Amino acid sequence: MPATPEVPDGKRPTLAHVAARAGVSVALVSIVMRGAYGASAASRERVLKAAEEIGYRPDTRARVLRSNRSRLLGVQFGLRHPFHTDLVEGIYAAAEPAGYQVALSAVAPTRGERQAVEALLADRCEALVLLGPEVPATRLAHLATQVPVVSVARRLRPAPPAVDVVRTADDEGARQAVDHLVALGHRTIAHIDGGRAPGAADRRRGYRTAMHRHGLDEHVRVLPGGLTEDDGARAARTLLAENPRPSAVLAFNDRCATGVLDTFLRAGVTVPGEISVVGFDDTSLSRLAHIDLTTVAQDIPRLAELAVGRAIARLDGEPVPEGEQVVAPRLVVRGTTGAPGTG
Amino acid sequence: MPATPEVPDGKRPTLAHVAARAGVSVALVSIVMRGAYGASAASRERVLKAAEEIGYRPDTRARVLRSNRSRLLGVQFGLRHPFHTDLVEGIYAAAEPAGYQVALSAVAPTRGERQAVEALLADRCEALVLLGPEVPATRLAHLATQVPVVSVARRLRPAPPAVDVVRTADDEGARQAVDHLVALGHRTIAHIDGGRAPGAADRRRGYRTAMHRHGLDEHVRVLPGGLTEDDGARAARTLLAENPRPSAVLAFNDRCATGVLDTFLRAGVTVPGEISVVGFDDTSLSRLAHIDLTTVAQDIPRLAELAVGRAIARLDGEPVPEGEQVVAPRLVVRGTTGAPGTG
DNA sequence: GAAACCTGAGCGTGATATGAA
DNA sequence: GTTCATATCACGCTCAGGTTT
Repeated sequence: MPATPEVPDGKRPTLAHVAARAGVSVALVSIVMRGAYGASAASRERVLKAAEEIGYRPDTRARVLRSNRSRLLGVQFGLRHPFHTDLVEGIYAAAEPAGYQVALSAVAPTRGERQAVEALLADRCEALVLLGPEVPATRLAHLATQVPVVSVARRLRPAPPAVDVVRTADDEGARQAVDHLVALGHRTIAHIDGGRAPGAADRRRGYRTAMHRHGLDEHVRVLPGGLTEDDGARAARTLLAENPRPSAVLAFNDRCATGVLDTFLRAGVTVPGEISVVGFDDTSLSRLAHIDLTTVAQDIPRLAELAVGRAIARLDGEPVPEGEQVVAPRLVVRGTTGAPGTG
Repeated sequence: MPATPEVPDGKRPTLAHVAARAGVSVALVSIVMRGAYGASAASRERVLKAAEEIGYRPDTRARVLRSNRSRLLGVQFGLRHPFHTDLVEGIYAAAEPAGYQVALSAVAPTRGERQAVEALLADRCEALVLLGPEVPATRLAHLATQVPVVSVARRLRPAPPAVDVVRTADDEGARQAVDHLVALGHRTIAHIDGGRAPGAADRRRGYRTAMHRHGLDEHVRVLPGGLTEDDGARAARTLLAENPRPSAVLAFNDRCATGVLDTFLRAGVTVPGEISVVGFDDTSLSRLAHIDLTTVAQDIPRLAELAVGRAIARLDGEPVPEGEQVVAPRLVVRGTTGAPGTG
């Protein structure tokens, strides 16, 4: 029965346990664990060894309680949206090297945006990064009185003064898609829209403007859509029943476009032979070889980087330029677009 | 200049602020906030009003630090796997009513399983629920010495004593799929497998066994696959080049099956006319109207419920039966299977 | 004696002030 | 003076125990 101080049964090892084992003070262990200045190489080594042996792990919660900073970024996202999950990957990549932790809070059927955000705030997140939030702008403004808030991919007009917005130039993206299709020779280009989803209004407007600039006002056609595959499939069925059909379709996003594609293929309509399809987002979905979707790429890593950067700048009290940060989209031509009538 | 105690500039309101404002002690505010016994209706109301006015929000981290329980369940999942994200939804649904919070930690390109788990432990999670973990079993066993660990959808043989396993009877699922196809009249049934992915070995075995029982040993055909759409597409291209082709394919999972489907459709091969396709998981993907995939359903809500229940039982010190918890799969017949040779 | 309220200690850290080589 | 180590308090909260009606 050695007198070595042991960690009681099922409890978590603490600084005190490490200190007892290494025969030093708690404060010194704290210094070593933080990698702070003020410990000799010898005791540093001894402390680290003791910590290793008993499986010590710093308690972030106690840490946060003590220091005023939590260095925690709260991220709200939708589990079912590839665009969101791709963004989350980018946020991890941007935040962790900058010394910030990421707290994830998902929006799910049993869990609304309100609940998701409450959980993040209760967790002491220093800033909120909200992916495509759909709550009213006033709610965002209210949140922003408590903590820096970054809205990603959701434009706010008028923008509440304290809410940062990072988004893609959705109208410009729609324009690029239309330009591409027109250059291929298309004239009857339909748009399956996103209804009230974030970004939908701008994409609709960009589509209309571009069609107008090409003198194609009479061919403007906006079908009600949405952000899921089913929404795209529904709109595609509407188009299938028509004669003549438009020769090209711009879908609200990649999921929607996937639904369109699949419905066409199933009906024996060749893509891009009989009809061209363009998506939006360039999520991992569209990059898959077998989908090979021409799409308007949002620069997801860049959006994530800007969102994280903005949040951190606010926290560091750096002067932050007013206004939104708008990222340019870029058309990625893949296999679902081609000249019309080659089917 | 009223003497009402205010919250200093940008700081977060605490119990003390609420107490000062309501003119009561901190402890009483704590009682009210927890809804505990020991406060009159009158002061309860007064305290809640004060809290509301200054926007007080309990600090879970401080709360956790004080009470020994964190009531936090740590969940590791893959952002890109619909099966995982569906499970996460189920975990939220099971955990929150039971009074547990969920901490999410994603596996991403920049963030391995090790890192994901470290973050959860540092956050004082009381138990770990790992979705399809791919780390060595010894690592899981080691983790289980520190905290209850539940492995979902990953079988461990031999199971480390302290690791709970919740999984679907994968072999049985594969059997159901084969039985279904044989009943439809198929004999040449190929399996695109999942390589070393969790569950893959059992599905492979179930497929082989079922084929054998139907006297179809000579038609056993296992193609190397994987868990992504691209893996499925690759295997499908192999099949396309063959003559004759198998009349049915059992894919490792829904993502893989989607890749198979798409490749066939693109090549003008009708499903289920010329070839039938069966998936595995029954994620939201397969339920989409335009995919309409016949698949082996894993009972995702049930898996989530069992995983959460097992973790909580361990935490509450309830006696936990030894061994894995195996959930029965259920074949869901949709539109991608039919009698052979009707194309 | 119960109901309502308060005091005080402590959870595991980090930071400051202070002391010893 | 410099380097290393320690004692002590505070963070926001919960809880056991004490005091008052």
